[in-house]
Amino acid sequence: MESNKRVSIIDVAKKAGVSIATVSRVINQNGGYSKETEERVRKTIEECGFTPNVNAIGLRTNRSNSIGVIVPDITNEFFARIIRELDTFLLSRRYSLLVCNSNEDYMLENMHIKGLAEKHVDGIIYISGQNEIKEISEIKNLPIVYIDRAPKNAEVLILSDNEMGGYLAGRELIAKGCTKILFLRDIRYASTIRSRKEGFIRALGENGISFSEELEMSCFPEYEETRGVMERLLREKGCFFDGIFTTNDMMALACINVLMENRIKVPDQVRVVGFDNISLSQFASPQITTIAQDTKELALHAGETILKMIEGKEIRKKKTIIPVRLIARGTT
Amino acid sequence: MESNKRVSIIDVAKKAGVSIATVSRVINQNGGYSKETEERVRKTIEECGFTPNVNAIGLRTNRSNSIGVIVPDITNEFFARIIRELDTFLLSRRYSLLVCNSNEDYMLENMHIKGLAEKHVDGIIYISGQNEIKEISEIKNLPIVYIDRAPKNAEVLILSDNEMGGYLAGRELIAKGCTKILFLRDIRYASTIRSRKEGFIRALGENGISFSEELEMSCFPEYEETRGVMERLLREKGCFFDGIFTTNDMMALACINVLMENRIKVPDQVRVVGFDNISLSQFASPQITTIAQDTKELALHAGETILKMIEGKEIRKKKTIIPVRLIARGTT
DNA sequence: GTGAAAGCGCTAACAC
DNA sequence: GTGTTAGCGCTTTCAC
Repeated sequence: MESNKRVSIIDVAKKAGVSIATVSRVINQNGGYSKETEERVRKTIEECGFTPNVNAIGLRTNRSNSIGVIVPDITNEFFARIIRELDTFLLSRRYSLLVCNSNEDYMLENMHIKGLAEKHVDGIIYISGQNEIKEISEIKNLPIVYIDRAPKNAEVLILSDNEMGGYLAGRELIAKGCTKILFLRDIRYASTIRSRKEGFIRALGENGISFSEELEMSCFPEYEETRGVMERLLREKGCFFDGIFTTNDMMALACINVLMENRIKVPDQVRVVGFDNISLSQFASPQITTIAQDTKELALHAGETILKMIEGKEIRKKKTIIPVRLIARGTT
Repeated sequence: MESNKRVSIIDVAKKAGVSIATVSRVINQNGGYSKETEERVRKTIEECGFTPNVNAIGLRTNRSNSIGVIVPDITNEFFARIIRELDTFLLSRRYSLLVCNSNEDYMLENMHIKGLAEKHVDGIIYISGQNEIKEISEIKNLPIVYIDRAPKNAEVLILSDNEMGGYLAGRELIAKGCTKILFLRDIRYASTIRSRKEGFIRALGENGISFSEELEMSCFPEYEETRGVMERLLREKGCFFDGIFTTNDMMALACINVLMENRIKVPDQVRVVGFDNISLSQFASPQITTIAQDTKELALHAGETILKMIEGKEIRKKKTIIPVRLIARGTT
């Protein structure tokens, strides 16, 4: 309220009649001061409205109390949810989030990484979604936690139980009477997608249903692309299946829309299960049965892990698997 | 690659055989050096992989080269898109984005604001979405740009041309033959919503159609809530209208789904226009006609404006209106 | 239990 | 056109 200059630790020290060292000790709770001194200093800090200058702290300690998070597309609800959870968790631990949207663009990503290095972030959370992700050599000894995908030599990885997701999807479809189930997957065929397929086939096997090549289709996992694939399939082969398991909800929605436009009833004639439980799956009509990834748990684990790494603690689990669950709705 | 210590400006100076001042001059392009010196210094910087320490710069210049952005819910695609644009724009200007998700929670928001102040952000972009937003007194002389909503005494505000949006929606519906158009609005009735209504009524007026009380409905602008309102309306009054203008796309989708479940054809019997052009509106079947807010332009203006304010330039326009446009699709 | 002082990496004023 | 140096606000070692 006084001048336009920030109040510094020196002002506090003067006003409290102690040295700046003592003020610093109190702030950092490093001990080595009397109860009375502490109280006086705290009161003064309060009165002055003192807030420490993070640049000075960062310069001195080489830490910034901020964490960079790299994400391919913040506009994708799945990623946005993770960021939201990270944000509130890290706020509670007095860290800030530097959000970097890579747009799946190599150049942008490099610039962001450089920016994060310059900003002296204490760690990086790397939410990939990409199939192949590159080694980050620009950043030397920085702790990095990967979510969902990771390069070969990654230290720490957190991901959903994709195998179980595939299994639950398969089991749900079978339980509802499906016997010829289409598996429509992301054409990029990342390890996460392979796991989903494995789980799916496990469910089939348990029920004596065999899986054949002609039941597997792939495409770029967007709405229009998926529509194209489904339309062609229906045109060329007709509706020879009674169930579909897609590797995301957008693909499921595209299938459902194409089916309905062709007067094929969902779920009466064909049942559909998606993946991710994005909000869209509730707003479709009928609502889409899907496998929910636990974004909150994913984010919390990532946050806790990166903080541990920053504090120099050893991480026991290199790879953490977060459970998924089936959300049965109108399409099965 | 050498030791684990960061290379500083001193290392560069030594290696290039100049003083640190000269290195600093080259980095900041402040002039006062020869072509040859510049070249030598640049080469050395490159070789060492030197990146300036932003904490030191911040401490010295009292700037952090980072901007805080407060957003009610990053999970909302409209906000996410703005953040994405801001992110790439600011990256190009060597600024980072500190993203704060307020979750529409007063406590969280306060903590975030305190955090931003401590982090010494150079400015704040405040994307509200809220009806009433509070004065930010915690932050003294910090430049703030508001998007969409702002408190009374706000300096700078950027928002969409909501009046035109309402007008375009009304005109589209009328052009397609509608004469009894329902106006279904967000119950919070913010100024942005009022503008949309004004534009809508202007379109009606131009075509000699009068607007009556019974054609205006309101509800909390979410999917389930809107469904409830539509279901009740249909049950109690039947389908007495031939068009609907909703103040967002989610509400439009809810209406369309309820109508179709009641065997009312869209767009044959009832035409619908939404607002925002979220991606969902393309994935619905039929695709939803809507008013697109130009998130890119919104973000760019906000970014440019905040940078100008940070540089101390005078802002001529206190309030910038960004054009909207009609996207005609399957529901009209 | 407390204080003095060095120094983190940089910018900018000043000197030449 | 270039170098020297003070000092930004803080932590931390070393005295006492």
